[in-house]
Amino acid sequence: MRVSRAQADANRDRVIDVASRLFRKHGFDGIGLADLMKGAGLTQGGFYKQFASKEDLAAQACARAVTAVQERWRHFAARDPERPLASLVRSYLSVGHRDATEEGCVLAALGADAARTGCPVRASLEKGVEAYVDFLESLLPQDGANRRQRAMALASTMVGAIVLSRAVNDETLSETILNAAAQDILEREGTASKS
Amino acid sequence: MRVSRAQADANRDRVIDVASRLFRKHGFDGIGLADLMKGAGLTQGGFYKQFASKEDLAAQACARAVTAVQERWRHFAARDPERPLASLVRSYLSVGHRDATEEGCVLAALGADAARTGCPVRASLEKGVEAYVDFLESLLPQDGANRRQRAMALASTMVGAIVLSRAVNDETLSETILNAAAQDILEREGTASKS
DNA sequence: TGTACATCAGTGAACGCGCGTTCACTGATGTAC
DNA sequence: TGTACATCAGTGAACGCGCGTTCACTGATGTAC
Repeated sequence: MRVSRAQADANRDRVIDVASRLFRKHGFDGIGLADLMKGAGLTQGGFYKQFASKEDLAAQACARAVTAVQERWRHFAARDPERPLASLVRSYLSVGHRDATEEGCVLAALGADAARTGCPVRASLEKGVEAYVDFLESLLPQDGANRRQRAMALASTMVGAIVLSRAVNDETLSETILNAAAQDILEREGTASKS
Repeated sequence: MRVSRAQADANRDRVIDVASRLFRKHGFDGIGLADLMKGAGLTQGGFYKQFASKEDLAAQACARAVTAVQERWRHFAARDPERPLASLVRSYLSVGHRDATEEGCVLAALGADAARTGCPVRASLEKGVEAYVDFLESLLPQDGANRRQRAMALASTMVGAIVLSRAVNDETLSETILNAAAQDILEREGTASKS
């Protein structure tokens, strides 16, 4: 049962979307092709008509997650146009983001996994790192030559805080980590508000 | 062929050591019981005489990695007794540590994996987070009530920088991230040296 | 201390299962005339 | 525009493989007398 070219493209697109969410949730090794295809309403057999391998899908899913997450950052930052960095930091370092691995930052969810995977996956995440650092840099007050250095440190802090907050059982500790990182950033950038 | 109680304990210990290294290198799902046991010079069949399940071993391996890595921090910090924090930061955020996932920080290597695993694993890592934050706090100059907040932000930055540096292909970018995080920390703590 | 026996750490093979991948087949789509 | 046929996205079943786990067996160790 052949399907129209447009339909096939749409199906492929849906598989990538589903994969970008399920890989973030379960890790590359934590979800199988059968479930990924089923999540897109298809059967396992057609997979290799659209992708060269599971790793090929992983790389495309990461690229997709990067662009999807970029929109999210802009949305986070746009909530408070007066202080976009503070807005982004508070949204990123929130319990909501911590618990929404599926739609959340792909660097925090799959960064460690990517270290153990092939080059194409890392190439996708590399673009994500650059995009995230670029975006953070654009939100930083123009106060010196080392804005980019500061943006990279900021990205590290935010990704690390989410990773740590997800790695512990204690809810209080988890939230303390998120708040500590957020306060530390905001106090330093001079945009902190009492909370 | 029964083995002496001391020998059995030593064997169990060796399995945990091997697992703490191989889990960090390959992730929980990336290495099987057969290889873990083989790495300790044993066969797969005896596994369940010593451990309740693979996850049980994972939790014990994480706990082991935490204590092993603690010693490493102290060693890093002790390299320059005058400025232990600077010493730790430079060693932690080094290419050597980035490339030695097997013996490196378990939080950076398995933090994201732990989010997808059972409670016992996270309980082990939780102790690691607390120990790391405690240690960082003890190295911070006594300059305020929010030393712990600062220590948590520091831990986040360091873990995040290692995760990001491992997630990209570009060697220059990878080192730039590590150096940016290190410089950012050291400049702020007022212990930076020209490099 | 020496002997008889129960214990149990470790072996090696097997279990069922789900994995990534392959393949013969289907039938609507796209193409050539 | 209408017809005939080649294409190929998707199906469903199968492939070999390695996984976590189980088990009958072994034989040196530990224990009881």
